[in-house]
Amino acid sequence: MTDTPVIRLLLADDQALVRGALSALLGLEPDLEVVAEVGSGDAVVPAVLEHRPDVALLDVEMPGIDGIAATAEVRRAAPDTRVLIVTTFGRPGYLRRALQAGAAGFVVKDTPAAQLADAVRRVHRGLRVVDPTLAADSLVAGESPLTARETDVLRAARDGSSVATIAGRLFLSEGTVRNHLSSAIGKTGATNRAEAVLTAEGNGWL
Amino acid sequence: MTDTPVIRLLLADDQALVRGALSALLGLEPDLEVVAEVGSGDAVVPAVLEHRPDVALLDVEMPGIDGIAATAEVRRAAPDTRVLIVTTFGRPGYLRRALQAGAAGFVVKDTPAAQLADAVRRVHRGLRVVDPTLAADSLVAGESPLTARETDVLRAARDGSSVATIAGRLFLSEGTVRNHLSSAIGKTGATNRAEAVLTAEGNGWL
DNA sequence: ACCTGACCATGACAGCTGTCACGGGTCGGC
DNA sequence: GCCGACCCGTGACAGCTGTCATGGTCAGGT
Repeated sequence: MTDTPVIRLLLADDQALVRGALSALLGLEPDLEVVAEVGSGDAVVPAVLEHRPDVALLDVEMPGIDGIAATAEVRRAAPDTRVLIVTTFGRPGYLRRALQAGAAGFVVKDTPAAQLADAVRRVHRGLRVVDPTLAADSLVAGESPLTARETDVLRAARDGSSVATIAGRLFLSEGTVRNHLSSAIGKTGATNRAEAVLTAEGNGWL
Repeated sequence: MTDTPVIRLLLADDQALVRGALSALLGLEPDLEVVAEVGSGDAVVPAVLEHRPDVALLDVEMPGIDGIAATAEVRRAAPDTRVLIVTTFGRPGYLRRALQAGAAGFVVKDTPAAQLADAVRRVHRGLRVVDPTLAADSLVAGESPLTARETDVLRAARDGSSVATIAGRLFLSEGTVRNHLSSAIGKTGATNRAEAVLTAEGNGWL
């Protein structure tokens, strides 16, 4: 640990405008330097290996692999790089899964802009940064009660497909699909397939 | 044209981080100056009246009134202020409705960051700025084929409510709701209520 | 006056959906 | 080994959904 005063950053966000804007915002801080920007989850690990940033700021929703899977890969490929998730949706399941994947921090995009640089510095110092209200939500919402198969079926039902279509896509019997759906509906407290999809999505279970 | 060299801007976006980041990005340009930032649609017009910006950058999705309705109000309250829509979702219906409401430009958030300042300058000079690929989509998608009532019913069906619930909420008979839904399903080319909701939302018809 | 289109409603009907009961299979833990 | 949790399947059934036919009102255009 010598006196390297500059924290090197990587930005990953699919919206180029937001990416550039965040870069401009963080570039105003004298102790921060953006060394790489990528627009997809697949490009995160190669960029990390090439530029060796101190902190990687990842969005969750991205083309390719999502930010949570990218977090796990970054942890494995470059353990010295700390990951800070910066996302639009403060879904409880996202926070939980991100932390389990090894993220050091989790910030929602409607936090004040001045706070972001501070979050980056805390993460770099080895501290955890978590939105407090979101952490509470995460506790009450808990882990996903859905089994792997129920998640698959519910995910396939997101686009409004019929039972027959889902069954064909997942190579299952229609009755099985109906059973999984029924179980998922019960577990989510919904009365409906569409409702179940919405609450599961809202909790970050899909 | 050697008049006022500085273009005064207003930023409206519900995500504070994005707002601040855009402010930082645009603040780097010597001929641009952000004079106001707001986080809700309701706050747009008062801020415009107070600060009299040359260009207002509005997001579509915001708490309070949305960016399109805000556009119309800005045009009415301060005709000298030009409006540039900056949004996440490039939905064809958004573009059409924004232009009809009097917006001078429409930019999607995954355009390159360097292009935004240019778009602001073009809008300020009185030019129209529209994403070309989006404009093509807007032409093929066309205006919403849904009647007012069909839109109401479909909007009430977004959260997965049953026919009975929708009927109660809209003070209609269940049969009427089913008819409107059926008509909307036919017009959207869907086979399903959920599918109809998705395609209608994707086209910006809700 | 006529027609068109949007709106509301009723009733009927096939088909899809959600639920339940039941059976069989695998796998890991006690 | 037994048990539980998960997975897959079948069959049956009530209830909801989507469609259609029919009929009425009302505004706008010809």
